[in-house]
Amino acid sequence: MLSPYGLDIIESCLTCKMRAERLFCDLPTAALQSFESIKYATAYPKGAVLFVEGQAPRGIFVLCKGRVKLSICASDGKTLILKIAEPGEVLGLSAAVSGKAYELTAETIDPCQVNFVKRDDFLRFLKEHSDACFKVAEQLSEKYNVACHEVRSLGLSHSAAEKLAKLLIEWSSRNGESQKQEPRLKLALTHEEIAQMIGTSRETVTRLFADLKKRQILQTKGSTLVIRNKAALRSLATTG
Amino acid sequence: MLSPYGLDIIESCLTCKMRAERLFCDLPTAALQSFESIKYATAYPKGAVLFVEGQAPRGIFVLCKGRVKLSICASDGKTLILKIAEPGEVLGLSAAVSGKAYELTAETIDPCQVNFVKRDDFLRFLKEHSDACFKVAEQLSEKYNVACHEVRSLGLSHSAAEKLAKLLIEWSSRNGESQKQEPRLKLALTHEEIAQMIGTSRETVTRLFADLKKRQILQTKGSTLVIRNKAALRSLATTG
DNA sequence: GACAGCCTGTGATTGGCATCACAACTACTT
DNA sequence: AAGTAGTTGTGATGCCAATCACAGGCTGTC
Repeated sequence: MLSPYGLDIIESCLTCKMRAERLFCDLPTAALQSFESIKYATAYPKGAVLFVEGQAPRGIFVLCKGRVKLSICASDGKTLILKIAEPGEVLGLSAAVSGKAYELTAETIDPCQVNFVKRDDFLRFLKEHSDACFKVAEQLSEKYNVACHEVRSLGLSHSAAEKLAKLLIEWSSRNGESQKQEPRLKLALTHEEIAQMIGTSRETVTRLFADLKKRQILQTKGSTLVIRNKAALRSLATTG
Repeated sequence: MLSPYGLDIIESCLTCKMRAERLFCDLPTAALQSFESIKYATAYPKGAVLFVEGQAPRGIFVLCKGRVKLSICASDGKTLILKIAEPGEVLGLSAAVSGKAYELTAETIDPCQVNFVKRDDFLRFLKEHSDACFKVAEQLSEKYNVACHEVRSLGLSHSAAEKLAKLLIEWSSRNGESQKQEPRLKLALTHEEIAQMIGTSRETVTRLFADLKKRQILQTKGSTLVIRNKAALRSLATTG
């Protein structure tokens, strides 16, 4: 089955092949069947907004395919990206559980497939399936952890250089991480977006990259980035 | 019963009078009894450290009396206070659920009474009592919410003045909030600690206070703080 | 009352980075 | 091939706030 955006739709969680490797999805069959009956499988194009910070929680979104940008933004338009969510993550979870407004905005940056569940249905589901409830607690812990890291990065790292170095190291350890000498990673974000991830300005990011290249720490080949001197990068990440 | 630190110890959760008004504690009798059998009621003096960021999770701490400072700190000693926890809050929760290290440090700033539960016991307890598990999810959502606010404050508010104004408004709406014209609040923290809450330096906080006084927005009477012009403060909190 | 140890107030100096302002470089459209 | 929109590179300028340094308060203790 093909969605309007050219994605293969995963028809059912029961037959989903990725299930085992995903935090939330690996539930007992009974729970999965119950989940199946309340979920709405949906497809979104790139750039769709799942929910906006401040809105009352409508429900949760289980991300099956594609990436979603999670951000908060100020009244003057300045934006901060908290993280890029990957498949398996449940979005809007804490708002659905607590009943408070969504605390951030979720926008797709790829074509995405998503399972939506209405809040009431979801809460009922949780009451009936304690395994799922525990999974939810685990997911929330994970989210909390990420938020704490962000707080640390924003509050305790002084220089923008330090934050950028930290980000690059995190990316390189996540992506690939082949043991060869020179880790490389695809730069899937613009300087503007990177700036929003570390809470600085676009120009500063550009200048920092220029500086890192001049110092032979980094090198670019088109949109792939090669880390030539990981040790130096690492020391930037801790010293500032 | 008197603890070594002059606190009345609450003997049992079953007879605890504050139970109803506390997020986690208001559980069905069966769950409470089970909880009762695995908890250790403990008293701490002011300044005790419950856990340190980076430690492997030993268990959870339900705060019954007193306040606890939750902070993260950098290698150079710079510290950021995330929040001051009040009775009813469960500390170390997300680490216990996820199994990852504590992401912050918890230190008492009053004499405190705490119910400690070992991680294994707690996880078993959660599996058996789905009501409790749901409460845990609620608590985690709350924590996540607070962390998100902190991220917003650190990442999007630029001037230190804005952050301080936000903090003061939050305090005044929490404490008292009597409808009389001039809300007042006890300054229970030093300038240094306030600085650590908004991610700035001690001197800056002092200067900001001096400025707010000069502009007739604030006034101090000993250690109580009177907000003379809440509108002005509010506009500082949004404009910067 | 004198001393020590905290907290608070305030000046002087400095640097990092936001901001403004363009120029150059891609990439897609028609 | 030219035109438009989004991205990147770089200089000039100015300001906020960190940092250093030191001078008072305030509290408790001996």
